[in-house]
Amino acid sequence: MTFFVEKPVTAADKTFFQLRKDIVEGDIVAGSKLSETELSTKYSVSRAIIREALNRLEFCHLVERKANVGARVVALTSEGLLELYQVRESLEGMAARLAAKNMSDEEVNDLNYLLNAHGANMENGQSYYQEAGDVDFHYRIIVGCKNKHLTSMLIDGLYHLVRMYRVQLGMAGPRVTTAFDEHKHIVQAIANRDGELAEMLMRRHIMYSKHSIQNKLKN
Amino acid sequence: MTFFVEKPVTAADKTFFQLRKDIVEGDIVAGSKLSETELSTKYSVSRAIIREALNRLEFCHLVERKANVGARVVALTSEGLLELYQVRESLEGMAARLAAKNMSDEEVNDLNYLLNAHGANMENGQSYYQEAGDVDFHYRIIVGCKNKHLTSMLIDGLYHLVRMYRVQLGMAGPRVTTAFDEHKHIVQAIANRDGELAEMLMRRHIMYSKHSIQNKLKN
DNA sequence: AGCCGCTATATTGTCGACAATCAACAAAAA
DNA sequence: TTTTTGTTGATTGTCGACAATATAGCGGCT
Repeated sequence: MTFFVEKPVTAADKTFFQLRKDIVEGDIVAGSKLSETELSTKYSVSRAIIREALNRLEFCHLVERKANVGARVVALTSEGLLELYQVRESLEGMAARLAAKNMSDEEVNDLNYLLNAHGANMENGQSYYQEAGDVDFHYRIIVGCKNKHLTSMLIDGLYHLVRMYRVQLGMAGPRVTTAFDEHKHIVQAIANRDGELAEMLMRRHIMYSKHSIQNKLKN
Repeated sequence: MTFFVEKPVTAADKTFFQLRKDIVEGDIVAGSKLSETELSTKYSVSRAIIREALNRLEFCHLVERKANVGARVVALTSEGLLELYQVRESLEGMAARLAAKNMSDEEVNDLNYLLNAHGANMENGQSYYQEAGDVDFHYRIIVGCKNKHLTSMLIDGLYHLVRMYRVQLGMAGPRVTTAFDEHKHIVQAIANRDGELAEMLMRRHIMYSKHSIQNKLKN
């Protein structure tokens, strides 16, 4: 497990990473059927490996399987997005609360440093750093919570689905400066070891971006 | 997916269910190594099926795997229990909030009826119904939230690990009457469609039982 | 014409054998 | 004695073939 950080060691790992990438980035279109034999020729591995990869992808909620029928890439719907953000709000909120309790002083300092770097980049108009910066910010807090289940669910499980929505529905958008301020307040709460506040701020932060995305979907 | 409700259709399903049962109930001791060949002879299926089952068990956090080394049943530790309940607090809290919004009036009525039945059983001194009753109570709220990710994570993922701790560390205990009152208040909040309150009460409810278990672990 | 059941085909599920990798032990050098 | 290195044995990873199952198309019946 911990698919995200560790390197692919086995062939199934590599195929899983490749497949996940291709799905998230839309190279394999959402909602399409995934034939095992087809994939095995395409990626030059045996069907057993493809099956292993499909299994893992299912637990990332990136594909759905049905016995004796096959696998499909998950469909991107507004309801699905809503449900996804509801879970994020809950889990990342708790992650922020725990991070306030469990992050080392050094980790908090690093987080502060990261935030300032983003601020400097923004003033130079390099707002395209925001996407990676946002990801990095959330990632550090998740890791900082020191809860295996939480990190596994968020990083191995939900994170890539979030990215899939972002990439394929094009959520680069504005909300850059406001999100930055929200990040700042969250870090401050964590630095003050105020878990309750950190959780509340993180939940509101995710709620806001949910609203932002929902507004875009209406267009 | 949705391992819990659907019936086992394939041989891998059956083996997975059997293995999960044997692990949760301690028939296979916690922390022990799981040899694929050994299991394949024990359960009279091919190694491929065992591997499939082990894959699923890994995503339930019931076993841990390492490439080229093998799988082990998870060890039951007090830290693990704490982390588990932290996630439960977060996810079931959100489930209660969403259930207050999304449950049908009929589902709420059923929940009320269930609760009254438990109360009647308790007055007759049949407190041993509490275990199943508690499970049932939480289960209905989880299903009532109508969020696929949430239900999948809780029911397919965490639920069985919770049960493993309960069974093997013997958490039958008291806390029956107080838990009943807490259940009552939660249902009331849901009936009033007060999601915020329902979430708060559910989180406190789970926090309390966490404390109760932690106290038992100290003895 | 519309519906039902059957066959044919393609896809998934399962298996046993082979290849790759690791852990343990033994042997040799420092 | 301690550390390092090579070998051995066992376990996991990978593969191709076979069996079981579902979908699609066709033909017959009402």
